[in-house]
Amino acid sequence: MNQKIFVSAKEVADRAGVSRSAVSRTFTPGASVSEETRRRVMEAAEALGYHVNHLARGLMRNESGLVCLIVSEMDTPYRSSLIRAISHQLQAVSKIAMLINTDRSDKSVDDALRLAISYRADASIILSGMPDKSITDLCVKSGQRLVLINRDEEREGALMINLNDREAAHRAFIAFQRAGCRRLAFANSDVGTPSLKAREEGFVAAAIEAGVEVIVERFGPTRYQSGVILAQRLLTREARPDAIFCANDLLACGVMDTARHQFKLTVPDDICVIGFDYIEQCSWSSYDLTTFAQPVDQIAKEAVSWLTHPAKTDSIASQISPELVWRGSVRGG
Amino acid sequence: MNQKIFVSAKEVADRAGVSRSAVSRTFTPGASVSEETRRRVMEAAEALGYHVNHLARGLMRNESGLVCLIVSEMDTPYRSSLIRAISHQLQAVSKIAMLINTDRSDKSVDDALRLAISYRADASIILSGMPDKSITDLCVKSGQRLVLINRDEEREGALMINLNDREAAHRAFIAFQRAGCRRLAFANSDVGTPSLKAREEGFVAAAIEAGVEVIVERFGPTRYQSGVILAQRLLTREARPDAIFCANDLLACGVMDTARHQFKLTVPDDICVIGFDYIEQCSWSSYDLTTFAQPVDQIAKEAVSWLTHPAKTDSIASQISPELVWRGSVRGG
DNA sequence: TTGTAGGCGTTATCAA
DNA sequence: TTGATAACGCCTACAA
Repeated sequence: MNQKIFVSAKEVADRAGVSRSAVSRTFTPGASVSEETRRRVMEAAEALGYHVNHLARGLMRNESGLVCLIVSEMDTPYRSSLIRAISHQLQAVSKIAMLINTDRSDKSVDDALRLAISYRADASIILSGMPDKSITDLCVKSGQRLVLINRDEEREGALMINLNDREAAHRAFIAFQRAGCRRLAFANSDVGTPSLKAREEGFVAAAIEAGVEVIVERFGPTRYQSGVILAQRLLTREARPDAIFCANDLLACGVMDTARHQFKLTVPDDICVIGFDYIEQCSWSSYDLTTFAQPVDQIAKEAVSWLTHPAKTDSIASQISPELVWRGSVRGG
Repeated sequence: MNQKIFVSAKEVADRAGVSRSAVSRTFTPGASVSEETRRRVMEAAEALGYHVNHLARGLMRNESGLVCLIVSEMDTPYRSSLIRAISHQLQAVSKIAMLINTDRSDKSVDDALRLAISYRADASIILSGMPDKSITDLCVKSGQRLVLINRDEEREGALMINLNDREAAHRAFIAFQRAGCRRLAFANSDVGTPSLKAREEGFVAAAIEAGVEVIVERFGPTRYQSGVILAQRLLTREARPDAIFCANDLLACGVMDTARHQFKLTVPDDICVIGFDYIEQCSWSSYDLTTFAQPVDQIAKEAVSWLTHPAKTDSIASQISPELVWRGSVRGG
C-alpha cells in the first residue's frame, strides 16, 4: 500500500539527457542554466510529474519553509480570522503554516514547540499559552524565529506583538462617562491571560483615578455562555450597572442577549456595552456592538515580515493601539 | 542570523558513547534497545537538546507525517470548527496539519496539491474547491491519500465524505408543512457549489412533489450580508413567504435579523426559518435557529481514521445524514 | 554553462 | 542488542 512512487531529479535528468545538477538548477531561482537546458528539463519534469522534494531541500538548505502556528480554541471567531490572515501572509512569501492545536496548558505549547524543532520549522508563531523559557531559548538557539502575539511576556530573541490593552480600557471608560453612565462594570473571564487582565486593570484604574467605582465580575472561558452568566450576576445586583465593558466580543454578545431577552433591558438606553476584538458577529444588526478592533491584518503582516527580514537578534516589542469602532451599543458618540 | 545550529544524532551518540544507530533506535518506537543504552542516550539527548529531524526521517521512511488541509474562507464558523476537529484528530495519530489558504479558484487548489506533493504529504484533505482530475490522479499515484469533504464529485482512489443534502432538504420541507407554512422560499448563495445546489434542488423537488410552489432567490457568497439582501428581496414580494429555508446558517442569521429589525416580523409567528451547518452563533438567544447539524467531529474522525487505516484502492463514498436540531425558529415541532 | 563528487541527518539492512 | 554501511533526494562547491 504505502508504496509511494515519486519521480526524482535523476529520472528527470535521464529523460532530459542532462545531469542531476541541471535539474536542480532549473528549479533553483537565480541559478545559471541555459534557456535550452531549462526548457528540456521543464518538459521532462512536466511529463513525469516531477516535484522538488521539499523535505530533502529543507535538509540541505536548513530551511524547511514551514512555520508553526500554535493556537488553542482555533474555532473562535477572532482566532480563526487571525489564522486566516497569517496563513495568507505566509503563503505570500512562499512559506506554509503548520497548524498545532493546543489545549490551555503551557505544557502542550512546549510540546508544540518541540514538534516545530523536529520539523525544522523556520519560525513559530504563538497565539495561545506561554511556553517555558528553556524551550523558547532552544528554539531561538536553533535559529528559529519566534513571534508571540498578545502574550505580554518577554522572551529573548522573539518578536512580541502586543495591544495596548490598558490604554484601550481607559478609552472605554471615557466613552461610558461621555454617555452619562453612572454604574460601571467589567465582565471578564476567569482564565486570567495577560491581555484580559490588562483590560480589567486598565478599566479599573481609569475609574479609580476618576473617583468612580467599578464592579468586576469574572467567570469561565471567554465565550458567549460565560457572558450569559456574567450578565445574570451583574444585572441582579441591587445597584444594576448601566454600562458593561466586556473583556472580549463573545462575552459581550452573551451579555447583550441576556440583558435584552432575559432582563428586558434596552441597549443602549438602559445599558451601554463595549466589547473587544471586532469579530464579524458584532456587526450583525442584533448586536451592532461598539468595540475595539484588533488589527488582524496588520498583526499578520508585522509577524510575517519580521520572519522574512533578517532582524536584530535581541527581542523586539511592537505595541499596537486598537481602534475604537463606534456603533450602536453606547449612547452618544 | 540564519545559522541554524541543530544537534544531530551523531553528537548525541558521541556523548553517550554509542553508535548513531543506537540513538535512532531509541527514538523509534518498538525498536530493540537495552534499557541501559536507552537511558544513556536519553540523558545525552536531553543535555544537548536533541530532536529527531523529521525532514530527514520523512526522507527515509517516505512518510512525512504532514497532512495538507486545503480550505478557503477558513474564518467562517463552520469551516473553522471543522479545521479544529480535523487538526485535533490528526494530532491524536501523530500527524500534523499543513494549512493551505485557497481563494475560490480551482487553480489555487491545484497549486495547493502540488505543494502537498512537494512536501511529500501523507494525505490531503480538501474542504473547498475542486481540483483537476489530472492533479488528483498524480496525488493518488504518489501514494497520497485524498479526502474530499462535501465536494460531491468522484475522484478515483479518494475518500468522499458527503452529506445527504437532498434528504435533509426534504425534511426541512416537511417541517415547514407541519408548522402550517404556506408560502415557502429557499434562500441560496449564487456561488453554486454542489452541496448548496443539492439543498436547493432537494427542497424544490419535495415541494413540487407535494404540489407546493417555492420561491428561490440567490445572491452573493454564503455570508451574513447575503442573507440580508436575500431577505430584502424575499420579504418585499407581493406574496411574502412565511417560511425560508436557508442554504446555510450564516445566510439564516442575516435573514432573521433583517426580517425582525427591518421588516418588524416575528420569528416564528410571522415567518419560520431553517438553516444548515449548526454553527455556534445559531444557539445564541438572538437566533435560536432550527438547523441541520453537520457532524463535524464524526467527519473529522472518519477522514483521519481512513488516512491511517490501509484501505482499499478504489474510491469510497461516505454518506452522512445531518440531524435536524429543533429550536425556536419553527413553529410546533 | 555543465557535470562530478561529497554531504545533509536519518533509517534499514546486515553481520557480529 | 549493537555497530558499520548504504541508501533517501537534494544542493553546493569545484573542476571542466
